[in-house]
Amino acid sequence: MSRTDNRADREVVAAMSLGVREQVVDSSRADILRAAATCFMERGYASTSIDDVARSLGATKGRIYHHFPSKADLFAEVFRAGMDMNYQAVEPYRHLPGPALPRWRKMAMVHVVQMIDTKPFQRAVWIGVEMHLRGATTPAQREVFNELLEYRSTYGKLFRETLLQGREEGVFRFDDMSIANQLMFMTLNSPIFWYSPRVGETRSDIEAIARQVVDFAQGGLRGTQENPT
Amino acid sequence: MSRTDNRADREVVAAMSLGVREQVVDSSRADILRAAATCFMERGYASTSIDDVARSLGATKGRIYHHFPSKADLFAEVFRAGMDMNYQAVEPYRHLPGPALPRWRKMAMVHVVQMIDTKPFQRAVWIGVEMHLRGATTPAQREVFNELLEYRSTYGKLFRETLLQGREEGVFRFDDMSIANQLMFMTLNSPIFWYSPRVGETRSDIEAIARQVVDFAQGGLRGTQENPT
DNA sequence: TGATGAACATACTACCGAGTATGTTGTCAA
DNA sequence: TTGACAACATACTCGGTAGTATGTTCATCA
Repeated sequence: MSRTDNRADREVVAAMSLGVREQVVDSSRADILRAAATCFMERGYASTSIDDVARSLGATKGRIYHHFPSKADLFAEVFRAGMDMNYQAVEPYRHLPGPALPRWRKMAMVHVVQMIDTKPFQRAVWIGVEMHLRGATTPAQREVFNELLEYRSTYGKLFRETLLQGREEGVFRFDDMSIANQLMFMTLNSPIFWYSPRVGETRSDIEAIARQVVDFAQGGLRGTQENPT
Repeated sequence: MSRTDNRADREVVAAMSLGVREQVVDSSRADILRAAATCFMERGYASTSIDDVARSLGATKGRIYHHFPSKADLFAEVFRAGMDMNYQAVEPYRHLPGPALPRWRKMAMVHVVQMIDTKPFQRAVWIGVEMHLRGATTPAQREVFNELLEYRSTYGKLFRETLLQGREEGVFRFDDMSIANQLMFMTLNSPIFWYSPRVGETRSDIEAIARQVVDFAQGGLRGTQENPT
């Protein structure tokens, strides 16, 4: 209930003039977060040592512990940063007026592109959710985690509403809303596992990949026309 | 290149009469594998200690190390057991004659039900694939892992052929075969993450869940009818 | 029936990694 | 210019864990 309170807000305005000193500090913090995200992605949470993160920065533990009180807190900040990116990416489109399908497609596209562009952070988010589901982390850190999971849950609701509207409009068909939601996010998130950049890859190449993912999800949400077997 | 050579074959015939002594031994081994799979599922590979596995059996390290030379080998055996289960489940249907769609649906259904029934082992397989992709494990264990990944690749080909046939027959439409394959397996495997048994759940309840997953995958493989946006 | 070995348990070592305590350097403000 | 503090680096502690070395028990077989 403190210390991490308004971190997100500060990051948002980080680019605004805050004096050179603060900018340097936040730049160093951001560097650590990026390095940590990459390490967590490559080795997982438990197998990533603080020394690993420091080494990938050409630094030592001292630098990390100067900015973050513990490994769990560092991880939590990476998690939060990843969620912030997602939220800011889809937020502009959540209130697009009109039918559900085009809005859903826009949100889904932005989401998938975000998975590709910020893969290390999104993998960390995934790891964090997995850890929470199996009840890792101490009771103390549990509190921080619960807030982050709530954050994620809120993000999920952005899609949930559009899913429901889409079902009413007949573009989506599914029995269990919960399962459909799981399957949809599983599909949209999957690039964090199998995507890796190709040499000479352009922006439209990435969008083509994202489009195929979104098409798959859309087809999945519509389900089979008639039910064989 | 020894000691684990014909383990799989032996497990297959484990139920046959091999003398009481051998049955007891393999039973103890199987108990360890089950316990290990559950532990790996609950805490991941790195965070699972041999003592954890032993404790969940009401035993000590001695028992584990008597049957498995190392933690990595124990994990590899869990991996192999999971893949064995999958292969034996879908193998009877891979050569079903006729059009691709019904065969694909049967294979997919069996696969999904298998994910639900043997979730701990399948999570271990997932963890193993993740570990391999980021290059964990020592060069020595790498050899064993490569064989297991080859095994998994072979399993994937069972579906690949049917996917191609389905595309030719017009029931599936996708640009990139590799991506379609990833998305399909991502969907079919996803219950290992979000499924958890409900009280009083019947066999047909599980099949209803599996059907919804297969429907989603089928719709995804067919893609959108016309491509909006 | 005594010896042998499988199937464990117990006790120990060696190392790694999170966290801490304490230096060191550069910068800014008075 | 000097003192204070931020931003690190260095050097340590200490708990946990993989792996090992050594008992112990019980069944089987010669």
